[in-house]
Formats: sequence, C-alpha cells, structure tokens
Amino acid sequence: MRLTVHDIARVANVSQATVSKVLNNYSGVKESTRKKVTDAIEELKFTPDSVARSMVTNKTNTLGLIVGDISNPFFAESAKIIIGKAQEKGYDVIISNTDHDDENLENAIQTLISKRVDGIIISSISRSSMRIKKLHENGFPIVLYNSRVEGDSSNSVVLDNYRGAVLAVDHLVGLGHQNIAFIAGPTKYLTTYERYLGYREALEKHGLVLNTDHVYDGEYDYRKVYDFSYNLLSSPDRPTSFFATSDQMALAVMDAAASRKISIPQELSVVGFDNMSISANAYIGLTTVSQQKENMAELALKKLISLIEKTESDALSIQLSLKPELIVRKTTSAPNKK
Amino acid sequence: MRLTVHDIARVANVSQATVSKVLNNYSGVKESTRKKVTDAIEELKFTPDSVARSMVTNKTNTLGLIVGDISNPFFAESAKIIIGKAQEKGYDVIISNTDHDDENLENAIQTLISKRVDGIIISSISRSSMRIKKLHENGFPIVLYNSRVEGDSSNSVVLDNYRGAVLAVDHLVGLGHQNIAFIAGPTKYLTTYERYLGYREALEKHGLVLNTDHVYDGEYDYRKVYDFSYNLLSSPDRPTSFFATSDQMALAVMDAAASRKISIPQELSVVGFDNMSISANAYIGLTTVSQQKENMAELALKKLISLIEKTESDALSIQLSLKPELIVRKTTSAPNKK
DNA sequence: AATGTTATAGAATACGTATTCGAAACAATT
DNA sequence: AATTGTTTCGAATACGTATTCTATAACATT
Repeated sequence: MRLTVHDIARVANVSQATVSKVLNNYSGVKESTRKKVTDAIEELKFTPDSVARSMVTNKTNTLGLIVGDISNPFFAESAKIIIGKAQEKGYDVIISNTDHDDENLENAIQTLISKRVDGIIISSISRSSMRIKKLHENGFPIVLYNSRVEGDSSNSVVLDNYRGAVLAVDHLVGLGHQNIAFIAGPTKYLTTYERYLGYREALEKHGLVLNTDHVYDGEYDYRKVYDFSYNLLSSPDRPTSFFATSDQMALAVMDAAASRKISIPQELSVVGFDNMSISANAYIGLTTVSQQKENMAELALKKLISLIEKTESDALSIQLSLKPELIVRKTTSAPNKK
Repeated sequence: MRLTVHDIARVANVSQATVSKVLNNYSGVKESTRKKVTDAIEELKFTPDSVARSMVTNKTNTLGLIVGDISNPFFAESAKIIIGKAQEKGYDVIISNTDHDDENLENAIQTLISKRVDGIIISSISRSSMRIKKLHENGFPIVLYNSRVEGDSSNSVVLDNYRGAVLAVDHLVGLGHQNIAFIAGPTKYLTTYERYLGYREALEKHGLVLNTDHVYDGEYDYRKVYDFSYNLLSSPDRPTSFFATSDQMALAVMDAAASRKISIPQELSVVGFDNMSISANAYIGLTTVSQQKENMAELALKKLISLIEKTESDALSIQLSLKPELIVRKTTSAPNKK
C-alpha cells in the first residue's frame, strides 16, 4: 500500500496540488505551509511515484544503454562510467545486452522506447542499420558509442579507428615484423571495418602483401578466435605477430600461443585494441591501442544529456573522433632472426 | 507526438476500451473487430506506452540490479546472465553501481523503489544492513546475490564461502605452504567475513598461526592491494603464497610479484576466488575457487521472478548455499625448499 | 472604510492505459 | 412473437502526479 500525495495532503491539511508544488519547489507557497508539508513528508517517509510523475511530465529520467556484450571488460568499464555520470545527473540506466545480434538490438530499441526512456546510447550497431536513421530523423535523443552507421549523421563518439590500426601495424613493422596476422572481428561494424582498412592500407604502405588466410573476420567469440589462432600458429607459414581488434581477442591469441608453448614476445608479438584495465596488469602487459574509454564514455553521456535537456542547439549533430594512442608494453618485440 | 490507443480506436472505428482488450488478448471480442484493430495497429505501427500501462497495472516489468562494481568481471559476467534471463521472462534491468559505498546503495534502493521496479537483486551489501530487513518484512521482492545479512532471512543465493576458503587453504597447505598471506577484502560483507573465518580456522586446523600482518582487510582497491602485496613481498618474512578473496585482487598480487621479479608459481603461489572467465585464460591460468556464477545468477533471478509472480508459496524464504569448487591451474605449486 | 493589488491555495484537468459494469445486439428457445 | 440467454462493445472510472486557472485571503494604499 503506497503512500500518495493525497495522504500527505490530508496529514498536512492542505490540498494535493499544494503538496505537489512543494515537491517541485514552486515559488508561490508560503513558508509556513511549506513546512507543514515537508514535515508530513518527513513523518510518513513519503517518496513520490516516479511512474505517475513520468506519466505527466513525459520524462522518465531513465536512459537506455545497449551493448553487444556486457561481460567484455571494455563494455563493462564503459558502462560503469556511463552509469556513474548518469547518476550524477539524476538518471538511471537500463542495460540491454544484444549478444551482438541485430534482431536483439532491434527489440531492445523497441522496448526501451516503449518504456519511454529519455535517450539511448548504442554501442554495438551494424554499419548498415536503417533503424537508427529513422530514430535520428524523428529527433529521438540517441548517441552512438564506439560505433557509427554509414550514411547517417547521428551523434557519435568513436575513436579514430583507422589511425589506431595504422599505429599498431606501424609499431609491428617498425620492430621488424613482416608477417602480421589480423583478428578483425565482425566487419559489419563500422569500427572494425575501419580498423580493417587501416590494417590493409598500412600493410600496403610498407610494401607488405595482405594474406587473407591470416585474417579472421568472424564473430567476437573467444573459442573461435582461439581455434583460428591455434591453427595458424601450427601452420608452416606461421605469422610472427598478431594484431587483434580487441584486447579480449588478443588474450585468446595469447591463450592459443601458450597452449602451443610459443612464448610471448620472444616468438610471437601481440597487439590488442581497447586497453581494458586488466591489460595494464604487469603480469599480462598487453601492448594495445587505447580506446580512451573514460573520455569517450563521458563525452557520449554528456552529449546525450544535452540532447535530452536541450541545453545546446541540437541543430547540428556531432561526430566525434578521438585520437588513438599506442601503449607499448611487454607483448611486442623484434621477431626472432632465422 | 506519440500514438495512443485512441488513435487506433478512431482508425479502427471502435472504442478505446476495445483496443485495450485486443492488446491484452481478452476473450470477449469478435474476430472481425479484433482484426480491424490489429490492422490499425499494424498500419500505424503502434506500441503501447509502458509508463501508462505501469500506472494502472502496478507493474513495470523492470528489475533493479545493484552491484558494487560493474567493471569487476565477476559482477559483469553475473549481470550478463541475469540480464539475459530477465529478458527471456520479459523484464528489463536497471543497473546501479554503488562503488561499494553504503550510502550509494541506500540511494539506489530508494530510487529503484520510487521507480516501482518489480523486484531487486542486491549483490554487495554490508552484513549489518538494517534496510534490507525492513524491505523484506514489507514483502518487497528482493534477492541477495553473493551476499547475506546477519540476522536476516531474506532470500539469498551465495556460495558456501567458508568451505571455499578452507578448500583454498587446504590446497596450499597440501602443497607444503606454511606462510600464507590473505587478501580478505572488506569484512563488512558477510561473504568476505566468512571467507576470513574459513581461512583462519583452516590455518588452525593445520596447526599454523595467524599473522595479522599478512592479512589485508581493506577495500577492494587494485592499487591498495598492489601496494600491500608489494610491501609484503619485500619483507624478510615474505610469504610463499597468497590467497585472495577475489580474482581481481589475485591479479593485483600477481602484478606486484611481477614488478618484484618474483616468478609464479616457482617463487610464489597465488589462489583467487570467483573464477572469472579471464582466469581460465591459459596465459594467466589462475588457480581459484569457483563461484559458479552461472548457477548462482540463474537461481537468483528465478527466485526473484517467482517472488514477483507469486508462482510459488513465498511463505518461507530460501537461503541457498552452493558448493564451491577449487580449480587448480598454474599459479600454485610446492614452495621452494630453502 | 473602501478599494485595489498581490500572495497563496485549491478545484479541475490531463497524461495513456486497464478494467468493471451495464447496455445493446444477437441467437436460441418456447 | 415473446422470452430468455449469450456475446460483444463502450462509457465510466481509476492509477498518482503536475499544472493551469480561478477564487479567495491577505495585505497595502488612499
């Protein structure tokens, strides 16, 4: 049995409207009656019903966050920042996990909207999604995080993925590597696709030829990447280095290498992408391209809030590209001379 | 400008009530009119407003999940399971991150309840919390995950933490270790407290004395645990092994060992707790006590749903304790003989 | 004291849906 | 044709709050 404003009104001996006014800090209410009301609220420990409130204000103070896989530390760490900043601004966040499935994403958007969330941050969306364009045209507050859709001008915050991949390849080539395998991940994502382009063109720049047998462009599945790497490491044309498009997948590569008793970095160099916090662990020490998730997450959230609260001219949407940074640790070195 | 049932009613040439009835699959509506309505819904792409719906049904189909730190893989992986299962049952979940702060937790509960979530799973709560008792007495659907409150009989799903700690110590002693440091974590949590008891009594059982200088009972802070370990590893009475109450903290220990150029497991054995998925990585290979998060998370969610939907006699609440399992990998071995 | 002015409180309404209950339409039975 | 029984539909209402607009009380001014 919930308490309502009417209960407070009765106890404070005022009308329901007045209670509502003190709840919302209206100016036109005498100090003495305000006190009567706050006392009653205090005494009965009343908290207003957000649902009813949303009903009339048309605001839920709830955001949606759609991620491909919340158990991936990159997403989890991003989510933590987003949740924290959202909380500061008075918003809660509903997290939807899509398992990188487009239909799940579609449904997630649907239910979030029917729940009237005030805005959505989407972090894993195919570069060809039609849905986003429509939402964007409708003026629904939406920000893409670490992803972007081709031909769409929705607000987005991403890393300069192309540059990031180039940095990684430059680093490996600089160390003397000529045979660089690539764990691309699903190229349906624009981010991974851009990294792929970066990889390809960086190879070209250095006069190296692309060997598609050395490129994995399947799902972000630990086991599959492990198997791919294991097999490749058993082949006669074994690469001297791997560049993986996510730290998690880099770990899968390292896992496979460990199983094959191939030591890192002496016999194999590995570069990741994300710089998830565990990668900094001295015991792991993964060389990686930093996503700057703190900045990205904060920027994405701020942008979303400003769209919702219309604190800035939302006429033009912004596509932010942050500068990547290569963090060299201990999984890369010059290859063995033969 | 949202569509409402009234718009559908107008187009289908029926009353609003009828539209509502077909939306909720009422029996008493003729097939022909049902079709008129569904056609209109189809045509206008109408989706009912969940907020208004919640207003009258008193259900939000939303759950709250309160965690201490979503970036901790144990929580993130648990959250993934909970979110997935919830989605299957038609629920979304709002995640609150407390940073292990009691006041934040208090606020999180407050706002979740004012948002009328149908139930809450709490995963990090002090063993002395008064708040939970009240909620439980009020009959609010709540399940404690990986935590429990002293003197409270709320529904809970935990590991047998005491046994888990004993398993770890037994393993280390069995290998020949006599000097076992302990990273306890905050003992305000019943789970960590129980692990502490397990550690203490297992030592006693083996005739070893407890050295409080070798016990860390501060926050779950990577840096602090790193420093503690680093210092301890520099002391003359350096332990031959560490038992950490979380895999993340075990990694901090390993990190410190790596910095001190102490090799694992030759010079130092480390046992964790949680079995987060990355611990299985061959490159890391952390020996640990498995939390069985898949089971725990699924059980917790099922219990919560059944509380909400009253599918079972909720008269008696259940305190589930799962059996822990020690997973031996490559961070433990016999200590060096002097 | 009468008038005008302002500060304050409350009545009424809206938000979008679910649900009850009575009315109407129809079918079946005599 | 009259009666009864059965479907089917819609009017009315409730959910808990915010907000507008009007009425009144309080006060100031002359």
